[in-house]
Amino acid sequence: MRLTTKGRYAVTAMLDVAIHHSDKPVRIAEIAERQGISQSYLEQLFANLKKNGLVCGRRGPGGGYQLGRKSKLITVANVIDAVNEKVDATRCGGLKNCTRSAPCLTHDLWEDLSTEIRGFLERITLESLVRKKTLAGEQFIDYRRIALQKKKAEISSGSNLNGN
Amino acid sequence: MRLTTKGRYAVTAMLDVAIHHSDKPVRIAEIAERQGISQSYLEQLFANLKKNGLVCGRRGPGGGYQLGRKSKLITVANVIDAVNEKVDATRCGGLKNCTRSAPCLTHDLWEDLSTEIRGFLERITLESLVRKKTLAGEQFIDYRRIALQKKKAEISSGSNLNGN
DNA sequence: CCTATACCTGAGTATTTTAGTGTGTTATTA
DNA sequence: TAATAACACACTAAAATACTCAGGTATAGG
Repeated sequence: MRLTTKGRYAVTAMLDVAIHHSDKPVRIAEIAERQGISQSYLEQLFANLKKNGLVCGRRGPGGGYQLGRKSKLITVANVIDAVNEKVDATRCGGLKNCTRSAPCLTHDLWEDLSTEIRGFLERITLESLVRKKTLAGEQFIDYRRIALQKKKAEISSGSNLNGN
Repeated sequence: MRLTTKGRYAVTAMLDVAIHHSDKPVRIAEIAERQGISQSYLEQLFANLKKNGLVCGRRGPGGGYQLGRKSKLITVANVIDAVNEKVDATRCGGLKNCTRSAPCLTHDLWEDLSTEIRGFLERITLESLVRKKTLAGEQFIDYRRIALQKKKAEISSGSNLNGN
């Protein structure tokens, strides 16, 4: 799970589509102008987003992009994964470097942390982000409370990872 | 807040120092061997970590690095910031690109998300990560539960765990 | 049917970041 | 004083980022 400017571009673009949803699809040219991102670069990003089913494109005049599914079902993690694609993450595929004295203790720690971060970003949906702002009155609506409620349910079962 | 392999190296190295804490400082050569990272590269990372007061170095034989303050007071966000240093984050410093039609709505959304992620990583300390593993019996001790407990207090909605 | 539209594809490129090597210098301890 | 290990700086290869350019393809409207 990498969190770079590339991912930010993708999330920003997806938010733009989510916000300007109507009967008409959103054109890439619009997004490029509104967000100040190169059009061709956006096209590359959307190619990956489409490959992952996060958007669907409609060609020809009046065409553009629409969300591939409900914004409620699109997480920030989904978007970031779509544009980063293929992060082998571990560097040691279970066997390599980890033959040293301590059998990769800190590596496991990082893995756990990484899992936490991922889980966090999986709980944040486009919908929750958009809703937070469009209901301008309350400043923090918010999805943390919602995530917490969900967590409460999960926790009894005890989320854990395997050891190694 | 970028989350790259560089940050992972830094966190990994800091964890290594935190784990192998004793009267003697931890040598960079040790860390390099245990974690399979280039020694000179680690030296560069530690230069930044030191600049931010996260570690302090001791020269000469028997020297090495120690944590600059208690592991309880060192967050993952601290470490990542130290090695990434100077991420202007916004790209538009409040004035630039954002002169377009919508005054940077999605930008604000990303900012909020970014703040959330940062807050999340600020709640995870080296101590919590190390404790989780050294108490090897229970597999997930864990800081999520602790964070949740804290959250519950904030929200002031007492309820308890339910099955899943 | 034609044409403008807007998605789609792929190749190429400049800049930045990552990850590392290499050569020293300085402080400290034994 | 000699070994040690931090510290400092210059340099490099490879990768990722952030584009540009040059086309191709499906589609709606005239």
